[in-house]
Amino acid sequence: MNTSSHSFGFPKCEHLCSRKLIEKLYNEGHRLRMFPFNVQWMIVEGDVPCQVMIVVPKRKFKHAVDRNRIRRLTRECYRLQKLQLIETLQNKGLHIAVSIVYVHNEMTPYEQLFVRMRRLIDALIKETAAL
RNA sequence: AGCGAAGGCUAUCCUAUCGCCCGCCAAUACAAAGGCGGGAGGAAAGUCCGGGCAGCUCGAGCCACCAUGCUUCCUAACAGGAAGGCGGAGUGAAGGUAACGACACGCCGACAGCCAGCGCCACAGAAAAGAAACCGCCUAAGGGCAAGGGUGAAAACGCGGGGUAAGAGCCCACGACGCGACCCGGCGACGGGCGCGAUGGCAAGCCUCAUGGGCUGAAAGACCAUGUAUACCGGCAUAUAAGGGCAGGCUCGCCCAAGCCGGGGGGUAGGUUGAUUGAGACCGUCGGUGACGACGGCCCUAGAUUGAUGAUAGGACACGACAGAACCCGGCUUAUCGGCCACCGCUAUUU
RNA sequence: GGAGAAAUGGCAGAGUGGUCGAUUGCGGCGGUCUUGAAAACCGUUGACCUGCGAGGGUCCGGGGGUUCGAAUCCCUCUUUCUCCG
Repeated sequence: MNTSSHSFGFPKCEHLCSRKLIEKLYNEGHRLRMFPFNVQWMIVEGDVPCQVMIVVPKRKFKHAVDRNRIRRLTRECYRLQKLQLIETLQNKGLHIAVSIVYVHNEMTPYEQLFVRMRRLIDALIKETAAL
């Protein structure tokens, strides 16, 4: 599967969908805190360099509209900045699964979220490189 | 035009780039890339009602439990809607010195039954419901009375007259209330008479009456593939009457065992289906006071499954509210920046 | 997506039509005891609005209704919590 031909896309295969994997991720994955996100990640077998899921808890945001908004913004930030992470992983031949949980109590504007996502991805690259 | 009262429709738009889900086309071993088309709401919400659909082996009767509650109609059904009745407050208003007010208009109402039974009615008050008697009134002194007083949310129907020792629906007229195998109008609620009765309130107290209702809930259920317990199925055998099961109980009715033989595939994880064509939308004609119905034409309008509508840049103006489908419909309720349309009442101006 | 429960002074928690703005415990404040403190014992203590004060008014999550009268009964909304893979 060649993802470099559409580097800014975010197709289905890059979503983290397997229930089994998600449960395993929360039991065994590494934790990384980078406000306003909490991240769980682990190395897995697979074809795709990086499978991601984005979570906004119902407890923090009552309305489905708000949850959708945050999820979409977060996904957009990830989609536009993921390239470096994927290249690093491909060079090392690693495959990882990641869950990004939005833990802040308030909405974050897009520009700020974009910068935070930049930092998060840098941190992820650093952590995976350490292995 | 303003104010007031109520109802219906609508829910920012355009361009470019990046990106998501579905369908079709073409292509291919498969996938990806490519082209074209489609992609949230009036409330998608709350889950407050009613259905469809599915499972519980299937069903009947009685009881229990739950719900509804003026009438008729609409509807698949409803606690929804329409029309009507009755009641309420309001506006206008002939008339009237005024109080008031025939009549008209729209608005609001959980609006069956305390003449089936039981229960409750604090404090105050003599007394709070088969009447009794504190002050009081009358008396032939045994007793009789409930008009007047004050209390209270409420005091045994109101008011006037007769009547009496004093009084009282005790009697009478008018009126309020209740009842009716009665008469007239209406399908009916009810209205108008006639006759009879003798009365507090509360059923969002228990309850009575009438009507309806099994329970569970798409996390229901069906199928495929991988391949081990033993579910399940069929046949034979045992047993024939106890026991167990069948949707809260009972009765009826129905079903059932351990053994042998054969078939068969559970859990777990994954996929497909259920799943979007439907009590469907729009247009027209006809029927109906209306909700709505009938007929004809025409259209296909989200379908995800860790869960698709977003981001950036620029522009327009009325500067954009509440808010996001998850099996599907019909309602109700709640949230909502605005815009448009029709209707009623009053006030003022112009023609 | 579905099912259920609860909301009462600062906290916990009774009260299920009437003398209830509300019992009790914890807490707070004051006192006794002590060199001082703790414990114990005694007393006191809801919030908001208004008033110089005495006092008055409102409040049992919000709103509406039934009733003479509602924390309690009914409807509706809000919030919180629990359960079902």
